Amino acid sequence: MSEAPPSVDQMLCFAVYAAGHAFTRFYKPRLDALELTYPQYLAMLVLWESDDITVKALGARLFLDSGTITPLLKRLEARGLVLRQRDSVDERQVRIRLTPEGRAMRDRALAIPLAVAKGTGLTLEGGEALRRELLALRERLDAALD
Amino acid sequence: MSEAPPSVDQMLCFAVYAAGHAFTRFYKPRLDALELTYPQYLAMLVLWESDDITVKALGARLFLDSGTITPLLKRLEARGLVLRQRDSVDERQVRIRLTPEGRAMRDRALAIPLAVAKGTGLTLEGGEALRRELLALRERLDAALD
DNA sequence: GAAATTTACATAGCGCGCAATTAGATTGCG
DNA sequence: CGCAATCTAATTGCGCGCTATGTAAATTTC
Repeated sequence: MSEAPPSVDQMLCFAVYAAGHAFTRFYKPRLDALELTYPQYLAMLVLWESDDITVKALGARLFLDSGTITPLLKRLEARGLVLRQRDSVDERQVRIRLTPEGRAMRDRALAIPLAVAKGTGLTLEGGEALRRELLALRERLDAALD
Repeated sequence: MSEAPPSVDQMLCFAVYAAGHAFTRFYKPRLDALELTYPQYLAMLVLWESDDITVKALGARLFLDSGTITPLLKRLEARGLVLRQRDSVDERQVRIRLTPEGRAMRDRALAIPLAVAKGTGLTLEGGEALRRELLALRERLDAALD
């Protein structure tokens, strides 16, 4: 008779995993109005804050690599929301810039965070405390990678 | 001049999203030894706890639907870890049962949670508190789904 | 007890997310 | 200068995760 593994319900990693999916599901109807997926929305948020950045910088911000971001950006480009252009100084880099349409979407996206805040049922302080704990957790996990 | 959207770094949903990926990355080298992906590992955890359950019940446990789970279980079956068999009483249902190989993997998987607990750098109580907050958050998000 | 509805699972298509590989540009060093 | 080492992005392949659709079996309705 050996020790039993924990139940998934008792595991922190599963709570994070399931909460992440719940967030994506919750955002979906709101993002459908903008015809954006959740990862695309995150990329747009970064661009609204820091326009004209490289693929590398965007990936660092979202903790994603080019294998994930390049096709995502190509879809945003096909939608006419961003431009992808080689940097003329350093041709290895590709710079991402918002089109006027991409910039214009910012205002329509403003209502989303408010709706989401309601859905979480958290106070500002409660949400902030939870966010900070998750940030610290992510940093420790990344630091402990082998 | 209009209001600005929040930075991704300030958003709770992004903290959950990024922590989820960090967990997956952290698990990967440990799970490589078992040749399991992270979602496959979660499914095996449920089966080690509740063998001989339906696809529906497994999906409810992991908050995933048949479109996600069916191919995952087919891969586990191809690996010889589980059997998929129609229920003879209610032929709509497919019951999932561990093979001896699937059961035997349980002992090898026991070391993983311990390594992960170290990686999080959290105390038992701290991790438990965070898990509970995320559980409550997921429930509120699901409940607020339109 | 036949028709309508519901339930459980399978399938197909799309978009991530990651690892591994490739291609091209830049840097570094003799 | 020349050539290797390094860096950056793109590409490819696989496994989720979801939506929509299909199919067959069970249940409900009348």
